[in-house]
Amino acid sequence: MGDIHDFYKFLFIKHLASNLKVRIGLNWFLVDPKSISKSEMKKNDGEKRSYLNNPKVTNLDEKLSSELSDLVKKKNRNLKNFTTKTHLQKFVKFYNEKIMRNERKLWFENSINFFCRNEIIFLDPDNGILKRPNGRNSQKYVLLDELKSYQSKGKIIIFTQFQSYNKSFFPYISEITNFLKTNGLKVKYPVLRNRTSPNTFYITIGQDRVINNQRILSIYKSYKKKFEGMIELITI
DNA sequence: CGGTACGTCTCAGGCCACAT
DNA sequence: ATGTGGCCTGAGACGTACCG
Repeated sequence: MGDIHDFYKFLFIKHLASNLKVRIGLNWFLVDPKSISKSEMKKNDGEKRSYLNNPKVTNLDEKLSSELSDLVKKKNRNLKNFTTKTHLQKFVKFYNEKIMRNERKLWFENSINFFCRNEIIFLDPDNGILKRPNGRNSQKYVLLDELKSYQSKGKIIIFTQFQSYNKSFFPYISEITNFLKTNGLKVKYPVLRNRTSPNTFYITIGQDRVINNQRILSIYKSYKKKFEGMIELITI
């Protein structure tokens, strides 16, 4: 953890949380690499850290940068330690439970209880939404049923999606949002595009609360404005 | 796909020695 | 004093490899 995508993610959550004056729930879909495959263990995730030497990036948020810089040392990469000490505590409620292969349902139910007081939940599955259910490697995806379940509990859900490696972003994102809509999910916000490499997208599943929605929309717009060039809003 | 990292190339500017 | 050519330097353009 602590790579460029985490930086972007926290930047966004912090902006949203501080403008709304709420804490946002973060479910990071922690997976034990051992439980997937041997090749998974060798992948050495999260080593894209050279951004920490780039003042253009780090100047965007000094505090965040310096905290993430501490994680360059591997021995400091202790999740519980990080989440209890970080200044992000004020903005984020961290759900640090790992997904165990046979206990996904339980893990998910626990997350609902854990976030009972948080209206907004940010989901960070490695691979985005799983469009073909019952695939072998669902651990790294968010499942349609989970989104539905959060939505029915009145939550606003924001989840991450990586770019496609062979389609350009607009048709790709349209496809995904259509898929969500046809499955009864309310996609009524623009999709946030983070122009890192690879691009990541934040897709929001909303509710029908009009006043709240307008507020959030205007925060999205101010976010884009604040980080001009790095962030785009895609309206489908 | 859409970005980063990194090497190579080009060209303008600064500097200076030297000639006019 | 003023002009000329040589040389170094650094910013920016460009190409390639690489990555999730």
